[in-house]
Parts: sequence; C-alpha cells; structure tokens
Amino acid sequence: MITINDIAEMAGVSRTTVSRVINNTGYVSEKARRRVMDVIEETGYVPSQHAKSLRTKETKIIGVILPKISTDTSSRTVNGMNSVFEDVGYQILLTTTDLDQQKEIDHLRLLQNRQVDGIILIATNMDQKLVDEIKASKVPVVVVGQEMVGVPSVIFDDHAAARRMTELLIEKGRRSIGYIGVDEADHSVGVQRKAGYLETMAYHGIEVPDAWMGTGDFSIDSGYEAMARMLEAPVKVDAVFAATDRMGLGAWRCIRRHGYDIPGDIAVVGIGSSETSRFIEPALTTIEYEHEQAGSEAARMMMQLLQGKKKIPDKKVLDFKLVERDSI
Amino acid sequence: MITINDIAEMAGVSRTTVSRVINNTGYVSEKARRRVMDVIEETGYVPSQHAKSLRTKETKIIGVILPKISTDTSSRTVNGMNSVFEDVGYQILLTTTDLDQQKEIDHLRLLQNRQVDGIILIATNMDQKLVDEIKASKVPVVVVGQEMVGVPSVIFDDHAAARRMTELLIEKGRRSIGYIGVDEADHSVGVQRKAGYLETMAYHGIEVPDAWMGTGDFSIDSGYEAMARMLEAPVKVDAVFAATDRMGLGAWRCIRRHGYDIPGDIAVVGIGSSETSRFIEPALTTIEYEHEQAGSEAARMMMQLLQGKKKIPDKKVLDFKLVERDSI
DNA sequence: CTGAAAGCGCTTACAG
DNA sequence: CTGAAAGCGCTTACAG
Repeated sequence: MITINDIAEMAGVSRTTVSRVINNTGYVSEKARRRVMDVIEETGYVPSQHAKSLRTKETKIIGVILPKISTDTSSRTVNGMNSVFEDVGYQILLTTTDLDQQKEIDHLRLLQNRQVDGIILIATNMDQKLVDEIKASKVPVVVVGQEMVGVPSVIFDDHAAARRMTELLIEKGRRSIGYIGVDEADHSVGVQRKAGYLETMAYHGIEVPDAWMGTGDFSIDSGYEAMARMLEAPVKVDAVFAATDRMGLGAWRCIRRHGYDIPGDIAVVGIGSSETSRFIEPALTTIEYEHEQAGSEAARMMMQLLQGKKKIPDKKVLDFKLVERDSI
Repeated sequence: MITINDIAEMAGVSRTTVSRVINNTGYVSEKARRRVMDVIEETGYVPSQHAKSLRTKETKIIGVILPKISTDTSSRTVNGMNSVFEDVGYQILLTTTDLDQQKEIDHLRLLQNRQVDGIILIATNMDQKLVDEIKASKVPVVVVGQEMVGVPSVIFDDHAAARRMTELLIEKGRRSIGYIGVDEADHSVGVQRKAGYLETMAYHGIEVPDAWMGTGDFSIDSGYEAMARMLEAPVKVDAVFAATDRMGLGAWRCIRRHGYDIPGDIAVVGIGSSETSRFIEPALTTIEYEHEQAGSEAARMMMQLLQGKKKIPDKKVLDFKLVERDSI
C-alpha cells in the first residue's frame, strides 16, 4: 500500500507538504504543488480514511437505521438522503432492524463505535429505552417518522392526513366508515391516524361501533382478515379506511371476494400511495407522502447539526397529498 | 472520548492487557480480565474502529453498489446480504449509481478509499471499462446480476428462464408471440432473455416479424408504448412476453385500454414477480427470482474470498420459478 | 513557503 | 501471565 510518505519521498518534499496539497490548506508553492500532484496522479495514491479519521475525528459517514429495507418507503427515504449527502461527500452506512426493537438500540451503539458522524433513525416506535439511548448518543441523531420531543425529527402530519381522508369519505356521502389500524406502539401510524379518523367521525356526530374498528400488522393479509371480520358487523359499513395502503389492498381484495362492489357498496381508502394501489381497478384512493423529501430533509437537518448550528428546528412536518381515485 | 489508555489506567494494567481481553487473545489472568471487564462495563468504553483498522487493515465493512435503491430487486438483494453479514459482524456501506455508468466506476474507487474489506456490485452492464476497474481492485469484488468472466458472480439463468416462458406460451397454443425487451448494454436482461425467446421461437419454426419486437427502458410507461406500437402490427400477436414485470404491467394496461381481453385475445407474461403483478386481475404470469438468495450467495462468496479461499466457484447460477397465473 | 515532531487509539512481536 | 515499545497513515501546531 502506498502512503503519504511514499508520495513525499517521490516528490522530494515532506509529508506535511503533501498533506497540504491534498487538503488544499496552508501555503504551498506552485512548484511543489505541481510535483506532488504529478506523483499522486501517476501512482494513483489515495489517502487512508482511517488514518485521517483517527486524527480528525471525522468520518463523513452517516449511519442509517431502517426498520426494514425491503419496502418502498425505506428505499425512497434513503434515496432522498442520498441525494443530499452525495453532494457534500458523505456516505451512508445502512443497518436494518427487521422490526426488532432491541436491534434499534444495538445498532445505535454499533454505529457510534463505527465512529459515524451522525445517525438517522427511521423510527417505528417511541419506546422510552430507545429515546434514552438516543439522548445519550455521542453523535447527532435525527429521527424520521415519529415525533420525539427533544430530538430533531422529520414527520408527516398523520393526524391531519387521517382527518382529511375521513372528511373526504363523509363529503362523498359515506357515514358508516370502518377503520383498520395498527398497534399503538407505532405512534404515527397507530395513534395519530386513528385519532384523526375518530375525531372526524365524532365531529360529524357519527358513532363508531367496536365492530367497525379493526387492527392489522401492516401486511396485506392482515388487512384482508380485518375486513372479513368487519363484514360480519351487525351494522354494515359503506366505506373502510385502512391506515396503510397494503392493508387497504387486503381489504379491497376481501370486499371483492365477498361479492361486493367497490365503490358501489363499499368505498376503500388507504394511506401511502403504493404502486399496486395505483394499478388495480378500481384504483385505491390514498394519501401520498413524499418520502424522498423526508429523507432529504433529514439529511439537511443532519448537515446543519454537523455544522454546529444550534438553532435548527426541532421538527419538520411534511405535507401530504390527497390522491383521489376510483375506489371512492 | 475514553480510550484504551484510560481503561488500562483505571484497571491498573497496561494497555496491552486491555487489548488482550477485548480481543480475547493471548494469556490474561482471570483476575486481570475481571478488573478490565468491570472497568469497561462501568465506563461504557468501546474501542475505536479507526485506530483498529489502521493497525489491522480490516474494517469489517463491505461496500455495496446498487444501480437504484428504490426497487424491489435491490432491497431484496441487500436484505439477503445483510442476513449473512450480520451474523459475522460485518456491515454494509451502500452507494447508488442511479443508473449512471460513470458512477459505478467512481464508487468502485471511492469504496476502496474507504478501505472497505470487499465490494459487491449489482451490475446492470458489462462495459469494458467497468470490468477493467473491477480487475484492478485492491479488494475482492463480487458481481451480482451479470456474468463477468474472471470475476466471481452470482447470476440468474435468464436465458433458460426466457426459454421456459416462451415454451409455456407455445404449450398454451399461442404462436404469434411478441416480445418487449431492453437495451443490450444490459447483458442479462437485454441479451440473454431476448436470446431465450428468439431461440425458442426458431426451434418451433415460428418466424418473428420486426413489428413483434419492442424495446422499453424498464418502466411501466415504456411497456405501454411498446405494446401500443405492437398492436398496430400487420400480423396481430396473440401473446406478449415482456422482459420485466414492470414493462409487462404497461403492456397489460395497454391491451385492456385498447379493448382486448386478457388472456382471451392476448396473453401477457413477464419476469420478476412484483407485488403488483400478483395483485392485478387477471394476475400476471411471471418468473420469480430469489433475490434474497442472490444476496446471501454473494455475501457468502465474499466471506470465502475474505478468508483467502482461492478455490471458490467463479460463478453461481441461481434457479428460477415459473409462476403461472391468469394472464395466460 | 516548508519541515520536524508529536500525537490520534489501537495491536503485536519481543522480552521478561 | 504481563508490559514497554514500535508502528499503522495521517494532520497540525510550532518554529523557522
């Protein structure tokens, strides 16, 4: 392996000078600079990041913790982060938790050991242990997807989105609107979306029997099953609002399998704007979140944190877009 | 920051001893070990990976170059790699090329500077410059998705898959089978799949007019457009084979929009087994590749390379599965 | 404008 | 079983 010492020797200067031309810092005579450049060019020398990091305490690597890599949401978010980090010469070190809460904490530690400059966590819960771990972090942490007080976060307005969607259903003349949610450990999806739905129903004076409230686990199948149970409710629903598109897809399929018409008998809506939801006929009405934007916002926040800007906003709430299609 | 020296001092031993207990190497008395362990425990000390890497020349990080992160294929492949790397304490450093060929080369270099232990490249082409760069790499490289002579690769049998799919269509009584492919720079998808189709057609003595051969760019829209052109061919097709599910989806939609029945008038098949292809009605007949397996195989190959095993297989060809559904 | 020297936090022969 | 010392490849005051 070729080192800075080799270059110095070949160029007939000290390694201090080589370092200076590499980093474009301090004074170097044009003649010396040229000689060094030439040698670097012909040897293909590249400085060791480790040696550099050891000295500077900087790695230009951002650790990213994902709940699951194989999802459209994750990949779009990472894509957004990548677009800003790339421009500033940062890279991403990815880890996945596979929805294991303990792993979120493990990876938080692991990444710090890797001496990443910062960590972006795509969060699915707000467990107190997790929050503690984040606050104890030696490097800046930005959270995406869940609002954590005291931690810079990028979130979607789940509450407003759910309200808006429920309103839409009511505007369209639906009254008996069922809901398929998820566990409340997930504050954004489990709590906020449900609250938006419930509040809007209450606002319009519509009572919601228990049988209209289903719970799934994000999967298509769980949406199917929740819907199947809902179809047996004593008071029939004329619409169903699934907290995610995938569960909405399951409900959609279930409704058709049971011989009902969409939207004639039952309207179906979701949140997430997946490709499949757009492609089926009738296409699913949904809410579109800009995950790329969430990623790039998180990255921008991280850069500000890294630049020592103290006064960065504690949270950034992203907009959503209602996508009205045939299922309604 | 707390270092090995602090631990040594607090435990009343030399840092050599601390290093020994951390790495579980050499002799350490039980008493000393315990003292060191205790101090590490209570201080929460973690060794600096950079200092360690600087000495050992090992980083336990594998660089992964992806053409595009926002695709099902990419994420499943990374998932597969992750599952094996995780067990052996390796992590993944991700970069994306966004289908820019120059970036593939740039990232290959960039990752070496990061002193990754190895690089896995999900390849979309076999440009000679790229091959040269790979062969010049200081660290082991494994390629996924394209066969590169002299470079350990994990590939799918695209040729056999396309043959099998064409055969199936013919078994079902179709003769006028159109094809929607992609640019030949992509050897696997562009060349191999088309060859499989063409050979099977020739084997059965079916002539293929130019108007049956379309080209897209992997997108749904490009499949739609290629199909639209094909529908105007003087000799009508009674089936269409798209080289990817996404283009197949476009063709599927185009056929229906033009008032034809699937599979009554025209059968549609693809390759890739995407979620949407499963969900539409009639569901798309397709070929399923095990991307997770491709990822884990690549990771295993990498580990063997890293362990200095010289005699690893030059390539690993993965199996495929025919998924017959209603579109045929 | 340039270089000698110290130091970043580790590991590893070597000597005891 | 243990420690002193050298060295990994860099950067950065400091002195000239």
